Amino acid sequence: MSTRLSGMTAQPPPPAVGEGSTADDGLDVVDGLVQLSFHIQAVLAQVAADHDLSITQIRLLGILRDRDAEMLQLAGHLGLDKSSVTGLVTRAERRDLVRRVPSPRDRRAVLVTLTSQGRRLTSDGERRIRDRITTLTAGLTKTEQGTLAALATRILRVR
Amino acid sequence: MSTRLSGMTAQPPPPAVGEGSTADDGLDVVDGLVQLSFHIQAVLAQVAADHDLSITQIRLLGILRDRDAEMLQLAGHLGLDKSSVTGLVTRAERRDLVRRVPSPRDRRAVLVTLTSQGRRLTSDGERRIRDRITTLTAGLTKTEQGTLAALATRILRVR
DNA sequence: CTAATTTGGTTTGTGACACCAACCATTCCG
DNA sequence: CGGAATGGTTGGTGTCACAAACCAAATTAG
Repeated sequence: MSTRLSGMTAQPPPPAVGEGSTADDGLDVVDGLVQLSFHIQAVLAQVAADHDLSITQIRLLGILRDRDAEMLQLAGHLGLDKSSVTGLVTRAERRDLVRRVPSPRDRRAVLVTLTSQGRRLTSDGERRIRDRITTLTAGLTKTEQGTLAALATRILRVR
Repeated sequence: MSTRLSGMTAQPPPPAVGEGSTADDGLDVVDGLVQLSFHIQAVLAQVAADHDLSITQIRLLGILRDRDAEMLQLAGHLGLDKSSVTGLVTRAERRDLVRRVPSPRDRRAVLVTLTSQGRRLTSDGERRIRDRITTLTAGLTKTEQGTLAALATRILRVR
């Protein structure tokens, strides 16, 4: 989890693994992926913090961009306990970013929907993240960016 | 950001950004990197949880593999407030994974050093992470893995 | 040499966030 | 219709992040 991470602006955190054994030349693929992952997380945390949000809250709002969702769906997508989602949604609701509405499907259930303020913040957040990561990859050629995207897609499909 | 994340075993969490707008073909490079980052984080969280640790604790121990460190050095490497590092080290000390020893350089300072138990756990953790990520990239050829490592290195250098 | 300032680390307070167990209202099943 | 399962909340607990304040030690300025 992540809570709001100030003070992580200029230097992304080094990864837990490989820190002491990182070659000062290129990294092997495992170290490279781990360090890259933390770097991307630091970008996400920075953008989240700029909006007074955590990474998990940004993810919650991102899920709700295209569709309303019930609590258990959110729990599944986020990989969290349902009680954690109760807390997340309550805090987002308090910020007027989401609203709980009764589900027509089941009187026990609620649908979580973005408010217009939540929609604006989510759009802005996604744009900033996209900008930051585009800047990160600007040193690569378009072909290299395409290769990276293709390799990432291949890895993600093996799951 | 991270506490101990049980219940995130089979399915890594989808990323906050791009979830609703992911093409069902390949991803663009931004979405690919974000989703890959969360996937790697989920692997790290899983291995950490298997050792009853958080990702941050795994990173702490990883930093200490090659050298002892003072609290402020750890704070710098981890990108955390010094009081957060006090808590992390206290909890790790309670587990007998690390020890605080007086610094010869400055009577105010302490050096944090791995215990033998901490060293064993850190070795095991790193091996498991390496195995899991190697499995993740097994669908790529050696050439593709090298390309991915090179691209990751290039991105990380631009910072 | 002394006083003032800075620093290393801890403590306290606060809020977020994660999980587990228990609960209640509702739905489903036999 | 009764029992079991489910959706979401609540309470409890522990981790984790930061800010502010504190104390002892080191450094700096005069």
